Amino acid sequence: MPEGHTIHAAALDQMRDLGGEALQISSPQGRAADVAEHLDGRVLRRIDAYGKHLLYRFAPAGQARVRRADLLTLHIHLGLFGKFFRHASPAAPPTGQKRLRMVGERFTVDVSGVTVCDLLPPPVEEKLLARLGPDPLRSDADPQAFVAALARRRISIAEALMDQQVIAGVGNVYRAEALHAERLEPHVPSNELGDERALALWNRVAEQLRQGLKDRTIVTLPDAPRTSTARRKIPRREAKCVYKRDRCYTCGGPVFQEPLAGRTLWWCPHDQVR
DNA sequence: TTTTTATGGTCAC
DNA sequence: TGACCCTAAAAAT
Repeated sequence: MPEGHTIHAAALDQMRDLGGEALQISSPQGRAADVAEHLDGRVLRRIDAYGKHLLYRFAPAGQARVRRADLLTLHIHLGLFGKFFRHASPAAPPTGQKRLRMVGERFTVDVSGVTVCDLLPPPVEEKLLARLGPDPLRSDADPQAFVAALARRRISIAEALMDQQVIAGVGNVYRAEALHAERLEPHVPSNELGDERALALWNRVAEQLRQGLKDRTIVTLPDAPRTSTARRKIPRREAKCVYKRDRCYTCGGPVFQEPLAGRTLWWCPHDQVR
């Protein structure tokens, strides 16, 4: 169940658990057998996260100096159903449909339900990155690119937030929660928002994503406890202001829901006015 | 035990 | 706009 924070968390966690080691890689389910065969025994050098995409860089085993051309990149996109499972090594044989298993000395990571699990040749990677907007969780992200993208389009801000070419990493929860936190009416045309409010929206999304990365879950209540440990104890359903709620956490009024950009949008008509 | 649900995205029409 | 892909776990029976 991944938005950008989950993806960046996975990159950090898996780098800590598997990074620097030669990994035993297989496809228990068989659907990524070819990928596994190419990567088996290689050394995981780094994991890059861009929006909801993960790029794993693998070097040949036993090679001190690695040329760029010798690296292979594994591209994983969790989609809606994708999940990671972390076990201590040695792990029990996988159950269910596990697309990939990566075995390190200390930890084993299983991958299931993913939309993408492929080797990514450099030219294809270029194309992929070219159609991703700035990712607020990356230090090289350019907020002005987001502001400019909003000004260039004439779609609702709610649609714009879901467009990975406008901003990478936002999903259906953060869309609803960021708009609510900024008191923005979701149907406002993106090019009518103005630079100042656009930048404020960027900063809000960035702050919420960073907090989500820290907490490893989404908690957007304005009065939530400060420590991540305490925040993690809040039941998921109760940790948001409008997403999937009947009543708005802030004002108690009814939350509206409607399909927008193929997903259900939740918003509070009392708090979010034009 | 079964049905439903999900924080995503692509492709064809 | 709708069909479809992918899988586990929560919710309903």
